[in-house]
Amino acid sequence: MNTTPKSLRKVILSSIRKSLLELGSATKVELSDKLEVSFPTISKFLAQMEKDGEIISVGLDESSGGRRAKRYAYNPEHMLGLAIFLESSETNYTIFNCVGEVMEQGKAPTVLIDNGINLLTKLIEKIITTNDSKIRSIAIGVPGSVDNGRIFYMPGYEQFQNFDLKGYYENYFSIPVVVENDMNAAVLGFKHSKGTKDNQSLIYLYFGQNGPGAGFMINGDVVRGSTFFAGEVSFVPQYNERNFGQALENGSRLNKKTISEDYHIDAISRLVATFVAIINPYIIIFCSDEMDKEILNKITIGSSKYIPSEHLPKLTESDWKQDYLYGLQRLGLDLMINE
Amino acid sequence: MNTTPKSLRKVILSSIRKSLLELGSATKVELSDKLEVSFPTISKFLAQMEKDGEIISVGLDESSGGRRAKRYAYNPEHMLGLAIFLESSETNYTIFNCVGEVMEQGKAPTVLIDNGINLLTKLIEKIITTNDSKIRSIAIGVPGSVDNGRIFYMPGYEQFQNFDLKGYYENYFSIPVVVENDMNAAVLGFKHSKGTKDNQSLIYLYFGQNGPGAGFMINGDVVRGSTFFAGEVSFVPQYNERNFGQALENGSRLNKKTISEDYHIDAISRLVATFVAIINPYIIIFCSDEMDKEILNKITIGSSKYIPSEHLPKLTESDWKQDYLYGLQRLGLDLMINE
DNA sequence: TAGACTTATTAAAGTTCTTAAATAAGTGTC
DNA sequence: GACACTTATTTAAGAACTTTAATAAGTCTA
Repeated sequence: MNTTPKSLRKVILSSIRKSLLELGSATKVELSDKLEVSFPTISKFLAQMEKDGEIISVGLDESSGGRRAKRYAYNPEHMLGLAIFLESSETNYTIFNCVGEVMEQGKAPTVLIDNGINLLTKLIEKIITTNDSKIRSIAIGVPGSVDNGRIFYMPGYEQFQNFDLKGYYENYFSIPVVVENDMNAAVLGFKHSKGTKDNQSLIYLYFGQNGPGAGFMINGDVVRGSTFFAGEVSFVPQYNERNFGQALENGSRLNKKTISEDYHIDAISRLVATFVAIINPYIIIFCSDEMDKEILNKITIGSSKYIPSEHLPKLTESDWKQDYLYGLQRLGLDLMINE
Repeated sequence: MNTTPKSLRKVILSSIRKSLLELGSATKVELSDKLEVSFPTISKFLAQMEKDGEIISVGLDESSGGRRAKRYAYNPEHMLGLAIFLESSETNYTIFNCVGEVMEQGKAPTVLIDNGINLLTKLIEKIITTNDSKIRSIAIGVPGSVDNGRIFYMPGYEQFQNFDLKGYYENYFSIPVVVENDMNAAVLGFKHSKGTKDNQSLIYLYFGQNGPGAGFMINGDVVRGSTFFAGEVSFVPQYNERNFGQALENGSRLNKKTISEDYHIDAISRLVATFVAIINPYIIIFCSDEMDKEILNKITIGSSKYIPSEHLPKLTESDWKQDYLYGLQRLGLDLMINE
């Protein structure tokens, strides 16, 4: 039960914003057709938005045989978003506008320490005031499990355990806040930046210093799991005596750029095959600093020993940090659009 | 973009039907509060529905201090649904009403043969005419992959390959039709009959004569896979030299009720562990004719060798045919409610 | 360059929902 | 059993969107 008549105004406003940002610019007729909202209504909304400075007129279209239509575009500077990701070594943040352009980028000492929340609060406060309070959303990425803005489980940082970061900051700053796990943000970011279609399933796979993990997006939704354990792929049994995590290590600790041995390839190929037999995803993404084209090829060959190759997903590599950041921006953008 | 102002009437009507069926009965105030639609509007809709015979008044509530409220209930006989499932040995069908009561049950020879579609058409025609044309939805279950009503892949029955069953019958009978894969229908049926919460992930696992398979429901959606290969779990690599399908067979063909050997248990436990490490589902359902309590216990113990037991899902058994049928009814019901 | 033709925008009238006020139908008390 | 008090329902007025008609602003052609 999501649609109530009362929320119509909001729905229309959101969808106008969304379309305008998606299309870059649009005429009233285009919006009316696309959104299935009558011309006069679109006209009324756009008039108000132009008055508020939220959209700007960008001239007239070429005539298609009759009167030329006015074209409108979103004013990207009208609202800004703040994306922060917390890591054990440092805290990164960016300020971005509605079209995804990064306006400002910065670093700060890590806040994943005792009393770190106050540090984080101070940081955000400073950022907001130095930006004329134009910040209209905050997206925070954390290396842990998140349930609706509450940090559920963040191994190593028990002081954040069970803390409702979203609720705390929404109350404190009166700005919409979203908190998301790093992998989930990355998978979301990849989906949007690479123009994957809705409802296609994605898997983001990393090996990492602290063991492997994966983020899933199935039918367009992030998969968290009933106990927030989804993606802990090191536990997947793969050989008579070894699971995926153990197979990767195989005695020696895995360093960066050392996915090269055949037993690594086979373990990963088996995991890929497992993903296909269960989820049959459209694409699997590896972190580009852990992967190269050649190994990707070997994995493709290796996987097809286990499953019919016509069902193999695309295998690709991508810049994890960038996807992560973009995912956070995306989440913040959604908040702004629906505000 | 799903909510258009034009569709308001439909949305309200659907949600009234849904609430009335869910609650059993309701007063106007209750509906107005629940649906966040104003009292006069609810009143107007109910008046029309009562006039149409779609709902009936079931008396007055006890007074809570003031005027007594009229209570309304859905007239279950107002619309009937037809659920058919096609199997290689026979064709089963049931006619059910809006509260899920089965009005009629029947069998017919299989239609999974050459020219079977005409047979099926005749069968449906006969059922519809002997029911005063009160049938308002048709749900068809098939043992194959389905994409939006089109049969995509049904091994062994190539004459149905790539046939748009939904489109064909919607055009022919002018009644909404839904076509769904057997596993997916079963998982849906289980979800609703057992009152699982929305957004909890479910896995239905069977071993079958033709090899094992699974149906997934993640975040409330059925998972089909990008090449409709999702659920083909026999391909999951599990041991140095064997995948799940091979491990189950282990030389001899698996008969019914013979999941008893330790190597069966271990293979299934590994598969369960794999599910947990990837999807972390809320529950895994086995077919009751292939499973019993004792084996279930053994699997629980076996799985916890591979993953922390606090993340183990509920393991349960259920009557597959019944869930399948109920899932089809559910799909048909949804069509009727939204019609 | 006037008139025929297109297309965009505005204005007016019609629907449908909401809110607020009025009425109906009860319960309970002195 | 009249009066105060509750709660359900109906009625009337107001708001927001849609449809249709009218007008404005172009293009194109003879």
